[in-house]
Amino acid sequence: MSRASDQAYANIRSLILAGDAPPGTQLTEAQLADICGVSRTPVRDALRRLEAELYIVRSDSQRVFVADWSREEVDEMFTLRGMLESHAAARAARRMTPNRIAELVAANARIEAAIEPDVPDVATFLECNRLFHAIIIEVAASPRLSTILAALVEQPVVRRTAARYGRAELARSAHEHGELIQAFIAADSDWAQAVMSGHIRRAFHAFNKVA
Amino acid sequence: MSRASDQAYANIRSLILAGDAPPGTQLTEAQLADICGVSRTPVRDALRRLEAELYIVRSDSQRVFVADWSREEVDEMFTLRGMLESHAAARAARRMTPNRIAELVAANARIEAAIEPDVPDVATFLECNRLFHAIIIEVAASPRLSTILAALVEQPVVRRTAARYGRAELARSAHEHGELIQAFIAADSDWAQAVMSGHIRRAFHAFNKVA
DNA sequence: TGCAAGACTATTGTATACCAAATCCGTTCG
DNA sequence: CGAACGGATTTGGTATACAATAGTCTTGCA
Repeated sequence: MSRASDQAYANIRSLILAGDAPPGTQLTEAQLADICGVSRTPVRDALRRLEAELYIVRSDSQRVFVADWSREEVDEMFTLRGMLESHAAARAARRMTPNRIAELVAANARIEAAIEPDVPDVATFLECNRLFHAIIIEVAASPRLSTILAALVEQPVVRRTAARYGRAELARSAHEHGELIQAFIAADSDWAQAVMSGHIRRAFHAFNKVA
Repeated sequence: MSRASDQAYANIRSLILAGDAPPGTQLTEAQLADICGVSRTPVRDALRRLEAELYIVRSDSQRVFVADWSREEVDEMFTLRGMLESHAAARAARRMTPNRIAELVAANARIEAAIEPDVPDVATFLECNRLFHAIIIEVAASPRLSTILAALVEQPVVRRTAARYGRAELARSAHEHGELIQAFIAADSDWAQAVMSGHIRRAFHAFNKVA
């Protein structure tokens, strides 16, 4: 994707996530083009992507509205992510290399460093957590899985989840990453799958915790 | 999607599936617009869809090439479809209504009628089979699951699979549908999930059979 | 002759303007 | 009060032009 299209995508997405465009709001291409300072062409590209990721829905007459993520839908998101990402972990366990394991170790070391202080460095946690999971998906070497998971792992959801983790839960998350690494070293796909499954499911409950 | 865009999508897809554009071929928007008799705009829409469904890949400079589906990728496709569609069956089992069950029964009756003659009516089989699975996914009531599965259930793959079914296998497929219906009547999600899982996996082996 | 720099070409991304078709909404009339 | 009509909105599509960039080819130099 290119500049204007990316910019439109990011702008519109943040409009939705910031709540400036609450669920049900109608979005028109012209209006969005105006807001983003680009023409309708890249806006249309951006809307297609947002539609695929279910940020927006289209009426039967193709008009665009901000989607409403119900609690049940978020649940389903985590369920699907758990199924697919634990499958990715199993595949990755069969394809893991020492170099990649070293990268995972490095990423998790940075995570542990980030949660060490009294005030955890959430930005670093998020960045390294994203990297950790991205490496696993990459090693899984399944283009389709990558495509699907990309549309399923919404960073804002991850952020909100991490924001609800206390220090103990952040540490436990890092510990689970450590166990995943052990499973990869052992090349034990069942183990990797099980750990990842629990890892995602626990994130769901953290997300659901009343803030 | 609309007329010109759909037409472009169908045209390009058939180009690829018919082998007129073998894997690795570069496709350009202008050329495709010419072939399809539409302008670049709907072609671009179509290319985005085809990219999401992995029919095409983009180089680092965004140029478009026909993708190559390796045997392993088809395997992974069936695996993912098995996971997700059996999950859909489980959800559907918890949400099934008598009306929807009646629709499933009707669809499967047409399937059984289609495979009865000496020369099975494959077109009807495919249409009713598609409908049967579509009803289940619809009853599962998960927009995300629907979106993902839509990109995963490639009709050409289904067609090729059915083409390799002999009469006995077609009958067995219909029988499995019957068992799914039983599971839905019993509202037994585990049963539905298990049957669907085997149903998809067996399709994979039929697909893989040397023709 | 081999190679590299630069010119040229091809292709995509974007903007803009415009039209057609479908749809929505407000108004008016029965 | 409700329904039908008509204008306003909105999207889908076409056409064209231009910028940016990547790929290709040519040519000149060592």
